[in-house]
Amino acid sequence: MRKASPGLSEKQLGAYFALAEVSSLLQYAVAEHLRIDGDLSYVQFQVLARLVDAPGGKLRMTDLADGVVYSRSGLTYQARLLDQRGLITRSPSPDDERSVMVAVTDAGRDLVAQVLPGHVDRVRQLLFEQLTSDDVIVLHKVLGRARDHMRAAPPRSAKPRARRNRTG
Amino acid sequence: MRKASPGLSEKQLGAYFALAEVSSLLQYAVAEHLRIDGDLSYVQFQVLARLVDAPGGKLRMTDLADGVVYSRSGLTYQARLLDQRGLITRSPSPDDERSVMVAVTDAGRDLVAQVLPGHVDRVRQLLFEQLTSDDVIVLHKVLGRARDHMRAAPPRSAKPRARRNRTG
DNA sequence: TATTGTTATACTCTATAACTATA
DNA sequence: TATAGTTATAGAGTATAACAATA
Repeated sequence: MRKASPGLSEKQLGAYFALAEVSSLLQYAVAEHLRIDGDLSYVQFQVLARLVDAPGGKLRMTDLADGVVYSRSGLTYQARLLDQRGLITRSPSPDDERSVMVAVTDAGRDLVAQVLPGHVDRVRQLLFEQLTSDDVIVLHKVLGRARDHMRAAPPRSAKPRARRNRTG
Repeated sequence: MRKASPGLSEKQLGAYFALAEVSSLLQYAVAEHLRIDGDLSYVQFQVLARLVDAPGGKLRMTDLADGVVYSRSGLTYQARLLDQRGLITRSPSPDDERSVMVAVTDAGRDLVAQVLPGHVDRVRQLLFEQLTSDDVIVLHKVLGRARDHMRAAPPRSAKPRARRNRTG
């Protein structure tokens, strides 16, 4: 592992491991806070956050599934939980009657607003506290580029149906 | 979310979201490969990788739990699975008879060696393919600093017992 | 008393397949 | 036929609490 691998340089391996560990620690800390402070799982928070961010506070189920969870049924499960708590509503799309539009409710927005400061606080303490603003800019630039690249390739909610050749 | 938050700047939020999405996409892709190629979950691979990396190929259960999983019982569960497949062994520590030393077997090393090239390949394709070597160096430096900071704080396997003041 | 690890148990989450309905 | 979503179901994983054993 630590020795020079055939595919990745020492530097690359180090960067990869650092990324993996940082995101793991960060996600764990943040998830703990969300649970305590808002009784939300990380996935549920992501769903709400995406909706708050979306124009009109609305998104189709499939778009949500692509962004957050990796199966339609998984999102249906989470959406039911959020629906039962009154944090979102689900209604048939006027454009396409097959689609379901998910919308944040006021209660959902309130909960996000309630949870966000503490969330942001943890992130700042853990990740940004001793990063310079140059670090942040570079991080944003480099990871943003990686994200765009990675977004381009993968299907996801489509995969269970489109059944592509499995490598193994 | 996208508006200026009280705690994080626009740049910081962007960096945070990019980090979250990159690591999520990366982990998903890598986990899929590990499952197909070696019938290993991501956690199981991490356990094996840490052992391969450790001096003598051995670590205590608690040290493994701190590094990988977040509860002792969770690690016991994973360790049993790996043990049953002959990838690790568990034996009482000679130093402290309460402790259990976990050691990779040859089969475990072989499996890591078998899986690693494809793993590394995916990481390179998804993450490094269009990053410059300067990007990688900066990423390593910045994330490494963040990791060291985050490592300093958290308990984890200790938490369930040492029961510290909960923030919420 | 504190620490290490296991076990029993309950719960959350995710994915697969089968199904309905619309395009 | 293809797409959108739900449901039933089964499996993996995790955490909590209670436990035994050692320091």
